[in-house]
Amino acid sequence: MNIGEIARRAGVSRSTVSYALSGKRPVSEDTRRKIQHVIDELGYRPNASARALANGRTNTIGLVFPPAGNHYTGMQLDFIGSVVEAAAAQDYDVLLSPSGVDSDRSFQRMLGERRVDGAILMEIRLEDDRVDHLAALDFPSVAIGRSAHPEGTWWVGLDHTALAAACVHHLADLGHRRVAFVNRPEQLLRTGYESAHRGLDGFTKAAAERGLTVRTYCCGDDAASGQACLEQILHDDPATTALVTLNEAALGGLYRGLTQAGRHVPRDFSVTGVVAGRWAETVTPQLTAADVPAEEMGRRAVDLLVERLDHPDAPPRHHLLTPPISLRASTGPGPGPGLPSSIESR
Amino acid sequence: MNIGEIARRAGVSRSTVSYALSGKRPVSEDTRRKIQHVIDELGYRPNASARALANGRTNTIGLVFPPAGNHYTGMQLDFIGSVVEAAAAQDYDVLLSPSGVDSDRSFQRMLGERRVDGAILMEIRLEDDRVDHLAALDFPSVAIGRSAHPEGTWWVGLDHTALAAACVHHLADLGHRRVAFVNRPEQLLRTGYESAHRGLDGFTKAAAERGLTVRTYCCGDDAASGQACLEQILHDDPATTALVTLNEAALGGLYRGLTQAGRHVPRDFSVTGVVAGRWAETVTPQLTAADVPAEEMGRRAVDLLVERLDHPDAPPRHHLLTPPISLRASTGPGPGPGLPSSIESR
DNA sequence: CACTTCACGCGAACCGGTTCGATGACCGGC
DNA sequence: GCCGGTCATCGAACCGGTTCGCGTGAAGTG
Repeated sequence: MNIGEIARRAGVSRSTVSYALSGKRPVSEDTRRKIQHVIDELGYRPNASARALANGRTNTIGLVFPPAGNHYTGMQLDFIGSVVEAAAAQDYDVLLSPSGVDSDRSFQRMLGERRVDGAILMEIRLEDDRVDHLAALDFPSVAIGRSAHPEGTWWVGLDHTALAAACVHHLADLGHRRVAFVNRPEQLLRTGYESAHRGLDGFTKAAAERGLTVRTYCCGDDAASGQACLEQILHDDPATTALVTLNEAALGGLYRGLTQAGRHVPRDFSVTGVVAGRWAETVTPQLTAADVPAEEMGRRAVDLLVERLDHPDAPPRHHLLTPPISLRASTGPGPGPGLPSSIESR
Repeated sequence: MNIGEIARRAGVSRSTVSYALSGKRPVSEDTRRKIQHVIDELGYRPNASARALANGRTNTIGLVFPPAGNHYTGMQLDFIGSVVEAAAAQDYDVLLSPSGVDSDRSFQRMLGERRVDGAILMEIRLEDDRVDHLAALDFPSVAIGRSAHPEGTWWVGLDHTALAAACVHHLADLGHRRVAFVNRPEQLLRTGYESAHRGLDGFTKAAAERGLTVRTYCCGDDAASGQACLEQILHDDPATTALVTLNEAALGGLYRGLTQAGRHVPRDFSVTGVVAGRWAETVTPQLTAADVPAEEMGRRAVDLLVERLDHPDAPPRHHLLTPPISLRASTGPGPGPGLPSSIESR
């Protein structure tokens, strides 16, 4: 059931069948019908490997994301889902590679063995050897996230700095003066994860600007860690009245910790941060937060990649998104109106 | 940078390079070193398409899961993650196909074009044309889930009937008499999703056995639907004191609904069901539930598939799992001790 | 020293497509 | 009636590996 078989049964040559299928050269209506008939009858589909070998394109894109280690977050799920769907819409398949660094076996397989035409990278670090490696190879790729030096590369990212700052301003406007920041796990911060770094940065700067008293924490990606983290926060400074988090997996645990400490959200304590919308709506009270538009980001990444594949010489493009804060129910007035930072900060 | 280039530089023939790499025929230590040296120097990796074409194996497995539609559940995420990792451990890549039925373009691409050596199917329906199709083709595949007639096929599944029944017995033992069942969305039930059907079945039978008064509901896969569903439950029968759910995405909404109705969990109302452990621990109070061992299931599915690929004539195997109920904090005593069903049920 | 044995390496064919140059049939124009 | 030009089709080469059968030189044997 290969192209030769089809050609034989249709009484034509292999090349004619190929042209009939691809339309790259004219084929008479008559023979086209004959060929199509045989194909339908036998349910023939051209072999992907042979085709890829011949024309150098696999019609597959690679999706590179770090190994679960322990957990994936809901946001990662949303990215994966949206990338797969957007790719399918453009007739691309998606090959998954659980690689954190460019020396991973899986990463090498995907690229070195030319299994994919291009790649989408997730969980970008500020200094990311995968990004550098691909750039050096001039291998078509798009990052979901933005490294320290994104110039000249393709990416779609979130303005974590601005987002975290927006959360701070929101809380400061409500009169909160002592605010905690709950980051992703320390190991991620240490290895330079973009969102963890830029988020922390934006938080710190904005807090300084508003003269807030802050403490920052790293927290494991699970409910138990979130609960423990919250206990630590209240232990370190019982006067804390609000927190900003990037860690959606810990959110349930943070809430539980607050409940157990007898703090009512939002009456006694405000919670906000940057998380995927559907997770923000799962908790009670629903989280006032900057909703990560994971679906849009995945789709845009695929679109950029396909554009880059179709136009190898196109200049680099990117999208930097800054979704607004969705007001829900987890933030409320703080102890008092904000004071000029010059007074409060000394 | 192909095998011919390596051969030229090492001063040997292409076949010798191939044998040196595969070890399928002896190569002298001397030439092997020469070849390896050239390969290391050039960073050569054999082209996957060419290799697949020549020996008929892609070293890729397909993971078939239904399109997101609106949402993926956390459980699906866990499956995907564990499958990818288990596959990577066995040096297989994973190709994602968002296909619900065998006529999907993506499904056809994967199989018809021979992009994968075998497939893992998720979200099985009782009558599943994908399963039937693959069985008819004798295409190596493993289902995560069990269709109505699983004899002679390979699968790893959860005993949803027993699990739902266990939840009922747990509640009945606590003295609950009026219990609601919150299923996955109606559309899934209608199209014959295994878990929705078998779960409903197990619930209904066990409830009848224990003489409970029950109502069953379908509920969308999101928090808002969960909240609405709970309101409906209390509206239909305010005396309801417990519920069993298969719908982890709705869980947060169910809890919220209870809170807003002034019912305290577990004092006034008990909640249990079948969900992934990490989600059960996210909500407050933590959910007493049968934890879906998604990680184990994904791993086992890959192991089965690889076994089947390595031994094409091996007899069908399967794993039916029945994880125990993890006692957490969401269930408590009902209105009174259970009465003999003969009395209660009339 | 001639004869087998063996280890090693080579060349050619093959996997199933795509693509290029060539060929032949048919057409209209002069 | 011959010529130039289309149009449809064919054959062969190629993509980059794998694999089979065979040849060759060195080592072992009587």
